[in-house]
Amino acid sequence: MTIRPPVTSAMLANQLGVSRATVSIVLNGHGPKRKISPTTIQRVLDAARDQGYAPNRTARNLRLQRSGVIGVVLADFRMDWAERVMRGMGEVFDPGEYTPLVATHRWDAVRHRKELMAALQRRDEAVIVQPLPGQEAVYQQFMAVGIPLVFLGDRPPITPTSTPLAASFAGWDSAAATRTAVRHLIDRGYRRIGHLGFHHPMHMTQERTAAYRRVLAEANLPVNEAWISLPHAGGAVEGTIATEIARMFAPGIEHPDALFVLNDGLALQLLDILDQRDIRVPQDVAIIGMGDLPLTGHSGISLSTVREPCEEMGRAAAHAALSLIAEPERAPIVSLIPGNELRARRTTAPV
Amino acid sequence: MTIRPPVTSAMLANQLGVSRATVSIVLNGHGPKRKISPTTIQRVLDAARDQGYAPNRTARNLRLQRSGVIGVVLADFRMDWAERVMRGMGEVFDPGEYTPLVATHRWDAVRHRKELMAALQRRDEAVIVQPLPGQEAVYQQFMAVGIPLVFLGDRPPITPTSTPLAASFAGWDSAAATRTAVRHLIDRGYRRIGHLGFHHPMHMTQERTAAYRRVLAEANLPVNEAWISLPHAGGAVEGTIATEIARMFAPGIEHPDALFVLNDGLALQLLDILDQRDIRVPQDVAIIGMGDLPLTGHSGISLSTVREPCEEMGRAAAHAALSLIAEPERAPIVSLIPGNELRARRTTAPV
DNA sequence: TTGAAAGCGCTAACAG
DNA sequence: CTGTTAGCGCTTTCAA
Repeated sequence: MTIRPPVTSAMLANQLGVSRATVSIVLNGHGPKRKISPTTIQRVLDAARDQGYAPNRTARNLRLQRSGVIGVVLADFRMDWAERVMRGMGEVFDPGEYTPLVATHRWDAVRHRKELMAALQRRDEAVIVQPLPGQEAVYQQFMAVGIPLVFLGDRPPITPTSTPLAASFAGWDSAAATRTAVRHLIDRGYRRIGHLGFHHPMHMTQERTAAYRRVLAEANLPVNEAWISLPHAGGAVEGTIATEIARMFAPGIEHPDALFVLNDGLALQLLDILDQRDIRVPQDVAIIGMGDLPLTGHSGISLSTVREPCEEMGRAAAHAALSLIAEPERAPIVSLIPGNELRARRTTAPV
Repeated sequence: MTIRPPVTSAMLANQLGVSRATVSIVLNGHGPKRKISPTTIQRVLDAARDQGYAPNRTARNLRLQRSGVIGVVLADFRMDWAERVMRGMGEVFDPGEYTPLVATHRWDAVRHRKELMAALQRRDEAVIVQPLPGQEAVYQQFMAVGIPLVFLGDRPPITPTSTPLAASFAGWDSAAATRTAVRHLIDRGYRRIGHLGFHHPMHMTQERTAAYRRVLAEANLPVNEAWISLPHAGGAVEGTIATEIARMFAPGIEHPDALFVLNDGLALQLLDILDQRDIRVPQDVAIIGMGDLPLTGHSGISLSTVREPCEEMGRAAAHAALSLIAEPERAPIVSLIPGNELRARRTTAPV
């Protein structure tokens, strides 16, 4: 199995006794337009097929000064989030001339930087990224050279000190969805509503926590700070949550009768921990998550949640990227996608 | 936000009044070796940094006649399988000079072909692919041009009619794992052991079903064909399984007291269907899956299964690709990775 | 209707 | 110690 050096268009041209230009024209389908004789066209096409000619994208891209690539840097492939988002993106990219190139940063700043730098060197024509906190410098670099950058899912917070990033965004309007979730708990008769989330300095994440507080305030329900837990992500998350739950449900103190959980992944971990401690759901505490991960609807789990419009987010991000490539002068495109489909399941059964 | 044409090494050279060669040498770290004066080196590096120079990979690859890319074509990003496999691959690729480029075929022949053709045009130096039945022609094309091809997870069946594909393989020795799973059922006291799988003409998939039959035969247990169901994948899987279950558990006939299920994904669907029909697990029928997907261990599900060594598979596939790139003349590398870690959970509690 | 030639950005051999 | 030069495979004028 020796590596056979790939056939080049020059080889085809030599064999056929035509020029490389002719071959190129024909293989790009410009034959008829450029009035190449039908016999020549046929001979070129036949030769290409017989020899298994595959055009060299690298050379082509260099010549055309375009890569035809859109970088997609996701956090990871966990919990079917990427699956759903990419299905949406695929719908937009598949028929077109741009190819998404997927990579993951795994919540690691170094990997994140590395993947974005790779996109820069590949001359990706746009980049869609699930952002990481504290990486504003890298994002600024993209802004500086004018490569369209689309934040997916979340976006860096708008702080007074930092220059706002004029980047585009495609994500779930999860503040609105939070209202749906928390109101559902209230409608079901829960009154002591706590919140489990993460300390994650990103705009949408913080919006969820803020929206939780607003809804409680509007309903004249107490916001008990002891019922709110926002541990740092990363590290031994499982252990951290267990500690927080132990604190909240310590004997002798009043514990929440419901918890609004930042996302389904966290909610699933929480359910396991509650199970271990024999805290019954929903009798002792009701749980609602966010996202509607595929398995949340499973009979053994039946987690109440609100559906995240992932496919739609993927489509929106893809469209934003294409629009910005077509019109580089455009203002950033911000798609706050609504999604309030409540999935009321067993974990929020009425008291 | 105008697209600023990226800085080239020629621009840097002009500004500094040195030649493009000097710039190239310095930026590739060959400065000291080639005895470029430290001042020149520093000036070049400073200029590159200040101007935000990012080397053009396209041009570099064209010149070096290597892409540095290994194509990875997976089926999809569902159920964390890709997450685990890619984590393993990352361990091998991250420190090296090759970059994995991930794409999905979504079990679609057209997309599958398209992604492999893209790899061919990109001049990927090796391709790792989760194979699809009936695509032998495409694989042969890779063999023909001598591009290392590594099948991941499963491999095309070795049929007498087809020329065997001399491709490499990295996958789970799931025939051995099947023994573990089925023996576990027997050990737990189950005797009427059925099997739910898929009709999927791939080698390892069929090996699992074959191993199931062998274990039963060795244990002198009956193999009741009515308890074996191998519906066609794709289409309305959920409905198909429901129908099969209705048949197996029709009143008045003897039904299996345990089911060996091809994989966890299928087993999870099955659990839902059994729940709907009020067939109790494990009292009415025990269930064991294959794979140990992350959520199978969740308290609400607690599916017995055997762990699939996905990370190890990813590592093995990556190593195979690298070895074959280094030594193209090598014989195909076949890694049948053992993995018999049983996860005995609630769905196979003793009768 | 086809061919000749230039050039995309980069690297490496060779010359000085 | 640095510069000159050729060329990777392809597309696209421009000329014939």
